[in-house]
Amino acid sequence: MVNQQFTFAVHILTALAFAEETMDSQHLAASVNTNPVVIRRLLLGLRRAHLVETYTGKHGGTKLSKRPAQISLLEVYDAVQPRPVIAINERKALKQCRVSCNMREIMSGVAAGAEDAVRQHLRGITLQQLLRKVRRAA
Amino acid sequence: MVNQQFTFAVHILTALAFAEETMDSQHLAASVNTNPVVIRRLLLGLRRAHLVETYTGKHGGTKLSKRPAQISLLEVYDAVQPRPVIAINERKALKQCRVSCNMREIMSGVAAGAEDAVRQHLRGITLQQLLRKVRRAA
DNA sequence: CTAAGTGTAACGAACACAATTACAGATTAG
DNA sequence: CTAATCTGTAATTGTGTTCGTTACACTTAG
Repeated sequence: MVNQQFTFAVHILTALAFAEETMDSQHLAASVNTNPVVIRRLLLGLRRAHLVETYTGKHGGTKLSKRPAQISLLEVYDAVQPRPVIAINERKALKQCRVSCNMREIMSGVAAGAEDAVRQHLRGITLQQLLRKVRRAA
Repeated sequence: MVNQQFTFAVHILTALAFAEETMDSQHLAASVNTNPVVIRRLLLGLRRAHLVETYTGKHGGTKLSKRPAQISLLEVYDAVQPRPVIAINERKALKQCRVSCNMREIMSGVAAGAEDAVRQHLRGITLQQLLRKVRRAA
């Protein structure tokens, strides 16, 4: 199974931006087509990152805590803490092999660069831009 | 468990570049610290991508089919066909929700951009560069 | 008080990945 | 020719990840 948390999180935030009012996890779950608990688990991370505010009790729910133009997808990415883009081999090296002994550090550099490339890309996209696409669409 | 095929593949190719002669899956497996069959499965993809040549029979094994300077990590990445960097939500949308109906296309764009960013990064790294790092190291 | 929310733990099912076993086929040495 | 040593590949298993689901305590509005 592929990790869809980032996609789910972006969907949630876009829905909140579009609604312009608080939504409960039931409705958010319907939009994403998943379970309310899955939504609430994601909201935990988004709340920690100060992207949303949640309210308990009757008429509770969630709303954005910043304007869509102030939220970049990089913040969302960091909030959900996805697995690294490139996984490095963590097992121990074969001592008598020079390649084996150096691969971990070498691949760490490659992986860090890849991670950075993704982050730079996401940094340039705001929730506002996605919202506009929804509004422009049919 | 994280998909390490790309890392394994880079390791294999670096080892072959370093050895400058054919190696069998037994030795490659020892360097990566895994099973020979895992190596042979990966070699299948690398062979399809014309990065290595394999020989069956006694004294068989694998060697690079290009010079290290001619092999970029992007070719390796494509050869192993890893999962996409960002997984999009494939389940069907909620018809009465405009956000839900447009998220798939919107996220496809975001995911494609992220994928492209990673590919650009990998395109700039050659096996020769990694090989030099191994040689420079202690 | 009651209804309608969230927060969170616990468990299960489906899936992905790697490890492993097994064996057929290819090639070389003798 | 035969034995030894490789690869190619299918099948199975073990383990971890992810998501879905149920359950229930807690919170708040009315």
